[in-house]
Amino acid sequence: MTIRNNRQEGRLYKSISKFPDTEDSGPLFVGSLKKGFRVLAAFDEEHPTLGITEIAQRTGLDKSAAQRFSNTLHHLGMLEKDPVTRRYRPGRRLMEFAFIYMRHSALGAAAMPRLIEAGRLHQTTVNLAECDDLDMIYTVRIPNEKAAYPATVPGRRVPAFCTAAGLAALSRMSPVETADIIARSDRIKHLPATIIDPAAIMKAIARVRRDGFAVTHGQLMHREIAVAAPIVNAQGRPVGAVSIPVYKPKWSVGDARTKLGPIAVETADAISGAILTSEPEA
Amino acid sequence: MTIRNNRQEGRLYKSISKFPDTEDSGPLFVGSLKKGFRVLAAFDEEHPTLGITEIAQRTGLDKSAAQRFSNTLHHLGMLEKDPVTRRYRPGRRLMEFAFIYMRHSALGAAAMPRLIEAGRLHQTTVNLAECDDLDMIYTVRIPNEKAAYPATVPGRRVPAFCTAAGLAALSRMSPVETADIIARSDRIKHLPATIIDPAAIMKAIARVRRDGFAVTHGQLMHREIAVAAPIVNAQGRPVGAVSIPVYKPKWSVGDARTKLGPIAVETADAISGAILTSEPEA
DNA sequence: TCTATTGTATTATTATTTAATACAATATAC
DNA sequence: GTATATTGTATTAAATAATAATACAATAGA
Repeated sequence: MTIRNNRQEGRLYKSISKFPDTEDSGPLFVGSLKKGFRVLAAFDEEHPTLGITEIAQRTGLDKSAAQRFSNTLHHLGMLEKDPVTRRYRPGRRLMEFAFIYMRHSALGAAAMPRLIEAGRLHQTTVNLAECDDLDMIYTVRIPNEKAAYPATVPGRRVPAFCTAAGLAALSRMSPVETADIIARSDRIKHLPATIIDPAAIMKAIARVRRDGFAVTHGQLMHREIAVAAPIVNAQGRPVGAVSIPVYKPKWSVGDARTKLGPIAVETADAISGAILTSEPEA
Repeated sequence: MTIRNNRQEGRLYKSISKFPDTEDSGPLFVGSLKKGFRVLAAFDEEHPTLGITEIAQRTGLDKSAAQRFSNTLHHLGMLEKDPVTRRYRPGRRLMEFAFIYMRHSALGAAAMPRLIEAGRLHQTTVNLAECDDLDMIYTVRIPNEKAAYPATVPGRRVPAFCTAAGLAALSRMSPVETADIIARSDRIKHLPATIIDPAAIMKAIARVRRDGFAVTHGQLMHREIAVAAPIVNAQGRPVGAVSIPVYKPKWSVGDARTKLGPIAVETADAISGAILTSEPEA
């Protein structure tokens, strides 16, 4: 009876990388900050609410630390606390961080009106995904038809190697860089259709390079067909992608390719052109 | 030539409250966490990028602390650092926090399809705003026409007392609670049309209570007319509002009232009904 | 070229975080 | 309905980790 109706996405994908050991040491690294973020990251797909003990378990902190960080985040408004169950859940204030990022995003500002227009004309959902090393992060989503709720929420992080947006971006990198990203990716077979063989991925990317856009289906979500085209900066480096997701059986892969491919390319190219004139960001 | 074209919003409104002194003390409060957030909050409307020295000034931290926290946030991916200018700017990873919050939001899940539908039918932008004490936070935005870029970005925090969404929510609280929120609000006259007199605000709210929806114009943004209707939980308490913004001269206040009022109410009521069946969240 | 400003690195000192433990309150089992 | 286990809360001494001062380097401006 809850809203957790998004199991169709297949094997769950952790929303936040676990803040890997990025120079945890050094006199100029504040460990407490990282621990605080770890607590927030503990609230993932399967854990909408957590108690102190669970937070301790999931973060690796001991009970005392879990207690102090949860309490602090609660006082700061980042976690809400159910007064009766004493369990924590993510707080509204977390939304403000997204605003801090997006407010001055040259890419977001360039993309927004073009995504809106594309979505309005063709009555499809249109997304902006930004490159972040091995992943793509959806930063703008313009939903125009009903979809699984989580697919409509911005901030989602997905692996580049098995998404249309990611393949689109990878197609504009040098072969060595592409191969490097694929090699370093944690290539989990999220669904039966997920391609995890490096050679097969490289082959798929070769086609993306020819076509100008990427098409995937059923790699990360059941029944989903995604079409995406790369956005590049002034130096020709990919910074993101325009992604258009549609669903079977309403759409076929062939229809998506012929009808949505050109739209994705046109929109992405317009955005690429627009960010040339704004200040460099990525 | 940058994206900072949102000056039409009038006097700028700080996106993040400065993390007021909420029990800074106590053995179970981790001060470092708060300081880290303060650094992030330093990146506001007027400060898309900051150097160490400026961060120190704006946060009240000394240079050493500013250095350590900025460095830490950089390593965690929350801040990006220009290798040539050495200045910091908000990082993509901040988007993930929004996802952590929205992913399991019962309100978001209930609102999303209805907002999409309303926007699609009437070709207007439709927003979900959630109550947060004195403020409203836009958590879902379904843009359907071009608007000032920042107005299309989720996560924005606006004062309740001078926004349609806020007045809609206030209209469903008890008079004492409404008065209390107005009294505690920092009633800045953002624009000439902003109503800051408590009695006048109460009067406006009385009308909202009669009409079932709120209409404001030019209170926070020039030329903006906003229509909003309250969303209430099972206990009848307001938890948010559906807000539809349109702009003069394309729209008149009268047209907005007669055409958009019923849509806002219908959508908000549908959402209120939907969250009755899901687990309590607010 | 000189000077001022800003970013970086290093250190002893100190305070804050820590981890252990005891207590209280809530669930669960019997 | 009582007993038991589990989970959340509060309090401490001990020690780590954050601090603030300072010196150095690098950039920007005069």
